[in-house]
Amino acid sequence: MTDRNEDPPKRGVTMADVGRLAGVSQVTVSRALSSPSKVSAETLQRIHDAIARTGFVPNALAGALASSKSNLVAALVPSVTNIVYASMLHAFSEIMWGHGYQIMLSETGYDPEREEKAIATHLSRRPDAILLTGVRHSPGARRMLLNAGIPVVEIWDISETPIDRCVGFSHVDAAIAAADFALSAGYLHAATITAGDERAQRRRDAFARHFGKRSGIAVQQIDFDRSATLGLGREAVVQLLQQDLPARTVLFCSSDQFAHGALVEAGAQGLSVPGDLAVIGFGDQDFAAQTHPPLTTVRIDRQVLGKQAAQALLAGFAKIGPSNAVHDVGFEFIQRGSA
Amino acid sequence: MTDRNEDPPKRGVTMADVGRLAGVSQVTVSRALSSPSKVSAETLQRIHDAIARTGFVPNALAGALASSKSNLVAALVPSVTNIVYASMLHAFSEIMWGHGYQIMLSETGYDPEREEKAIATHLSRRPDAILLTGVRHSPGARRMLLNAGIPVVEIWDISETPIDRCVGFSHVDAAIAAADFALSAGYLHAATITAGDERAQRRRDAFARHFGKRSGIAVQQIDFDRSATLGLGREAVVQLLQQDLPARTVLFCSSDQFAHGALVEAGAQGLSVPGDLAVIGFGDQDFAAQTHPPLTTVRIDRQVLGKQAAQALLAGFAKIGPSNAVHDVGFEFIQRGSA
DNA sequence: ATGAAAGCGCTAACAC
DNA sequence: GTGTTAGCGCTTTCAT
Repeated sequence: MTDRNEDPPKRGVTMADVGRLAGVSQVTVSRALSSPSKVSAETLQRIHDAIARTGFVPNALAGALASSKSNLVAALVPSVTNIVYASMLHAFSEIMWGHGYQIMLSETGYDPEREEKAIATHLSRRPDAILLTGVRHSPGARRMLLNAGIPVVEIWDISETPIDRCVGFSHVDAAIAAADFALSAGYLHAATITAGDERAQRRRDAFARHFGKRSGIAVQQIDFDRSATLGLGREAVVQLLQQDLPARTVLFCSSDQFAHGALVEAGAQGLSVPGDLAVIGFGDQDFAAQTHPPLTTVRIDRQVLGKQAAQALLAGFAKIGPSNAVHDVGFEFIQRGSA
Repeated sequence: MTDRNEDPPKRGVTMADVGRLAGVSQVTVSRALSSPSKVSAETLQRIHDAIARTGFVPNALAGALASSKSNLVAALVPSVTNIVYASMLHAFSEIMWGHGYQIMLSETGYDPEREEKAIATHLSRRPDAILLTGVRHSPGARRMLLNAGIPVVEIWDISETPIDRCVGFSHVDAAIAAADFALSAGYLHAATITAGDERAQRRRDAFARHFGKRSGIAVQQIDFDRSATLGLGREAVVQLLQQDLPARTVLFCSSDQFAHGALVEAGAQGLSVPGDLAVIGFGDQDFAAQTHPPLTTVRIDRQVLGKQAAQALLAGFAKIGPSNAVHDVGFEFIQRGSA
């Protein structure tokens, strides 16, 4: 057994070390890095040499502590494995990175309690701003966010009472648009497949209410307490078939994943789509136009959403615009072949 | 134009403030939070009351600076919108979060230069460890990482010269396994579709070399400089058809995305799979078992990979095991219907 | 153009 | 069980 405690002290190179080597004081090194124009060309050169020789990496922790500016932005999303959030995040971080901000990420798994814990942990790192998914948060979370005094953007939904900024779309309107389409296309019966996600449930409720009210027929609901997967979509169709499937039924899925599964299972069972069963997805993912038949769905522009969320925070930094700005990015109903 | 400078000073509540309110010193507040057992139950109560009343959120920046422990882990992946990295990341962060670490994320877009910049920025935040995707890094990146003196894990590949720990699989072996299968299944011709990704190109080369050597027939290569998408997979098949497609051709795709597209386009063109064209994917994604025909592919267990990467870092913290540990998680060739 | 001093909010010794 | 004293490595402010 070798002695583990013989590691070099690993103090880390500081600005003072670099300054010593370059024959200047520590502050001059600081200036050379943050406002080089205030340092003579010659000193600048010596400092950069010293940095290269020592392999100095500035300590942003100390910098942030001293300046109350961390250049960090916290982002909380339900799940990174869900492409709709991942692609939004990608667009968001491209912009933020371009403005010198780094992203601290957490997954909340659609769980407000977990979100509250994540918010607390993130706020302790003093981010310059924070992005949240959804507009429903625990009272504790709301209070912390309000106290934090930094720009906050809530995305993927719209709110009448945003914490600060808000960029999203109306889930109720999106569901109503789908119901209106189904009604006008002449479907007589409807069913829903819904994931364990508050926004999906809100869409289901709006769809069922609207379709039910106008058709007079109750909408059959299949709910899962998990995230949407292709496999669960297949399973839902199996369940639907075990009961009896009236002619001219349309299936409103809370995600394209479910819809894809429904299509696959319909195919496997010899059902024709949309003849025997019509399917409406949600999200307009990559594959939606390539399924058989191509998927009728609701498109959300995640790129735009991510970019606008970044812009909202940037505006917050500049104290531009009201601190209760709600930006509705809308949605688009895409009719393809499945309904 | 209203005056923007009238904001409240927003100094933020400190431990000293909490202590004052609770009638104790600042250190006692610190102890109450980090080792409550060292504080009397009564004082603890008063401190927690004070925290609740002030809405105090500890400043982890200051804590990290003082203790040289940030509880932050940096993770650099090519892209978060690629499910294979996203799902690895999910497994990784579940474990790290469970051990009290937060994730700082960056996307490198398969670009070593961008990776080097991201590494520099991340290291300045003094993470306790760092995860990198791939084993090829710029010399500058390598040097910084070595100097940082923190556990590093390189994933998604294996290396003879890891920076520190390494968890992945052999891309060459995976490609050879695919080529061996193709050969023994009696395919006479082969083509490849490859994304703009160094590891994908290494697989292509290994496949082409191995298949070519044993069959004596050159492998036709279609390369893209972008990430794999379903659409590009379709496009590749169109290109293949414009030239002439010999009987008994197998298509080795660098990702399931390409393979899915190839399947869709083959269907659209009236080609039978695997009769007219056989297709092999890579990754075994969610949809791979559900395509028509189901996709023959190479499975990588991303959950295991992410978990093992986390374990490697945790072992690094504990100074357990050699600092040149390479962990091969392997792969599995899955024969389904497409080849 | 450069430096000296103070302090950001915490943890780490070391007292008592 | 609690307090005191020193920093951690920067940025800020004020001199020069």
